[in-house]
Amino acid sequence: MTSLSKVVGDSIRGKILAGQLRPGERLVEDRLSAELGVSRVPVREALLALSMQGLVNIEPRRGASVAEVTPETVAELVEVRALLEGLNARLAARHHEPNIVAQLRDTLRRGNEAAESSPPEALARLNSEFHERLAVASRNVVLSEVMRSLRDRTSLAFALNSRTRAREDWKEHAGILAAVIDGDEELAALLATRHVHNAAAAFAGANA
Amino acid sequence: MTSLSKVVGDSIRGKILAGQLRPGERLVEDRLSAELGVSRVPVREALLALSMQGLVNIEPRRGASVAEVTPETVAELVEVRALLEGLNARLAARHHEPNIVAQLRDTLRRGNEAAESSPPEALARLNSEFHERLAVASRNVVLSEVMRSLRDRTSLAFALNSRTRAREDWKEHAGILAAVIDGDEELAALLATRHVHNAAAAFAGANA
DNA sequence: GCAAGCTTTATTGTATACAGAGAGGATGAA
DNA sequence: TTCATCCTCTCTGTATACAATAAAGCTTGC
Repeated sequence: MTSLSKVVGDSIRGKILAGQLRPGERLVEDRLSAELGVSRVPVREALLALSMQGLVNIEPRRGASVAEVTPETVAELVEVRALLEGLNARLAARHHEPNIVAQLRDTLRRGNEAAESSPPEALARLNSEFHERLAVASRNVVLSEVMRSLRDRTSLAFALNSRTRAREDWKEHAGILAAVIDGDEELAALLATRHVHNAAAAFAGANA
Repeated sequence: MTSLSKVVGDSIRGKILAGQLRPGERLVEDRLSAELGVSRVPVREALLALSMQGLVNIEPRRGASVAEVTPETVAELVEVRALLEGLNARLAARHHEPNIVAQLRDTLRRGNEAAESSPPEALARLNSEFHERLAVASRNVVLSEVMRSLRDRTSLAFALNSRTRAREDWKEHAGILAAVIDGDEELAALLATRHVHNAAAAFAGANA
């Protein structure tokens, strides 16, 4: 992907994930290119890339809109993500490289602090950072890429969490990391899988 | 994705998967657009989409080339695919819808015949059809899409199989389908996972 | 007052045009 | 010959222009 297209894509993705662009909202190429000060070409390429990731829907001759994630799709995403996060944690536990573990510890510490006081956006960013670093720890690039895409799509559906859920999140993160450090593959996998299900259940409960 | 871009993309994907375009081969936009009788725009969009699927690499200012799948990437792909095919077969066994099962039986029958006499391309097509229909049987669209992408990438690495392996393939397909029909989730998952590993091992063995 | 058909307008899909970066080759010196 | 430098030329990245479609609004007939 080229420079401008990448910048534009990141910008749009950011706005979508931040809730600044709502699901269902139309993404008109002219408007976006005017806002960003580029021509329509990079915008089109960015939208196409986002549609391949499932963040944007493109209907022929009707254009792009922010993807609407139905409850069925959420269930599907969660099922696949839970399995893959399990594998990922298992692999991370298998390797448990010291410097990656150190980075995870750092993220964990900041996450725990942020869970008490920081605004939801900062929490979301730290959450993303933890999962991203855990993905690196598995040393499986294919897995990491698939998971990142699925993570973006779920966070599109889940919006921002409550503070009580944030505390739970980081408790569970701590458990996963402890298992990874111990090299306990089974436990790491179990906790990571359960973590995904728990987050989904908490969201479903909060919106019941 | 738009009409022409889709056509162009399917055309290029077909040539890549058929081995007509070799890994590492450069994909020059001008040349492709001239060959296909379209402008560079649909070609660019098609290449971008293919790069998002991992079939094509795009380097900034250097353009696109058919992805080269390293042995490490193959191992990563196989690990993820094996797990997901397992989940998929498990879900298929859970539902075992009669008309999808009937379709799978049909594909299986034709696959068994083809394994004896048909050319490799026809075998590859039937193999793809079996896995595609099995994916439908899981009723998880997210899972199906991820798996299709991974399947394309592995077949890019594995090229075409020998006839003896083809017979094995279809024996294993039969086993998976039988477990699906029985509603035996555990067995279906086990066999599907093993099927992916077996195919990979057979290829690695043949190229040792 | 309402519906059907036409017209206009907004927006996508495709083509063409142009600028700039990188690769490869030619030229010259050691 | 071999290496460095410059030039050229190919190709990408971005912009602009044009064509075509679908939606919205308006007009007209009943």
